[in-house]
Amino acid sequence: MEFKQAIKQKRFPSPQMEAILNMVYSANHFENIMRKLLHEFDLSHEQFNVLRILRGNHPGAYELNQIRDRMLNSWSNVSRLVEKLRKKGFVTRQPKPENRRKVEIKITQDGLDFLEQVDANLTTAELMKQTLDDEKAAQLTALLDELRTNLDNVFNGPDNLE
Amino acid sequence: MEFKQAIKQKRFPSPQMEAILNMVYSANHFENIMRKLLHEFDLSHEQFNVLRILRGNHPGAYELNQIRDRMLNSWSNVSRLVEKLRKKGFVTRQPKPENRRKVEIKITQDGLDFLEQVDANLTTAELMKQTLDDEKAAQLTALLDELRTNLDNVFNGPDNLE
DNA sequence: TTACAACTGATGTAATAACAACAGTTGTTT
DNA sequence: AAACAACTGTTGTTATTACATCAGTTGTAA
Repeated sequence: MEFKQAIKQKRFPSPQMEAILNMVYSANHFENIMRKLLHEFDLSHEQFNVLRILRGNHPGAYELNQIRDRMLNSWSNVSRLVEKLRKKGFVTRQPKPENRRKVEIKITQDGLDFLEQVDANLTTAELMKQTLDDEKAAQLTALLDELRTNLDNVFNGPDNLE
Repeated sequence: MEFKQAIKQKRFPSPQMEAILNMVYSANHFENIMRKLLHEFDLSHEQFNVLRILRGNHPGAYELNQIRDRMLNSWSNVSRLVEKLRKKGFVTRQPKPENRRKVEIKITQDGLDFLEQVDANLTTAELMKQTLDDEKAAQLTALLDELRTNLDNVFNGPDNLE
């Protein structure tokens, strides 16, 4: 369904506003789908994401900060999020001797097995490929990158890289 | 900054996955900007959104369900969200005599004045126009609509209109 | 060495969200 | 009319989030 119809609006102040609100709506839409799929595994979207981040670096470790940099959202609670994964046995936390401020986080074998099981059941990767053809997916990525860059320029000033 | 660089990934399983994760990331990015801007007005992103929805129908009213249909997210708590706006004096709630299940929500003059003040201070509408040219914004909208439709087809089946 | 700022992560808190269950009302079917 | 399902909104509960602050560690510079 068209975005306009989905939220029952006839027109928007500008095509830019429509695109941005559509983006927020669509992202929420996707997260809702994922939440339902992950529900049976007792995983939140972000927990799932963090596990994949750690798997991407396996058998290496990441510090909390490095995880935060790679997350899509919810940076504010990485500590507690990782702690939940640790309680489930999916990650380990080990203070680094050479810098006692830092903590090394690694995914465990249980975590890897669990992720594999989730992947096998969800088959999201294959399904996602059916959502857009490669060219359109690349277009979408490029448009989002441009949008985000310009948002930052407009709202934070071009020099603000936060 | 490119999405890849932003979350420090070299590659993704597919361009589709990259586009979708980029969408989630970008939507969160935008919401974080809005949250900061709205902070001084003690408004959440969704409260702001609901006020605009109601203004769009002023001087008419909406029932709770109608507001929910038009929201971008957080449908689960419309009752309490509207109650917060009522406590601030920005909306009124009136049970409908002809159907006592329903409640009419209207934006008040205070709500209108407040919204106007917020708009004047944020000037988001003008700034947003600088984020993409019209053609690209329309492209983005079309791609998101296609993505969302196909997501639904793939994950819920084509007949599921939820 | 001694300050002191910056870094890294943890924690307290208040607000918000998701989810499920509930109560009352209405419409429909027999 | 009576039974019952569907609708509409509310509320309870738990989990999660945002925000601010804190404690400990490290790096740096006087």
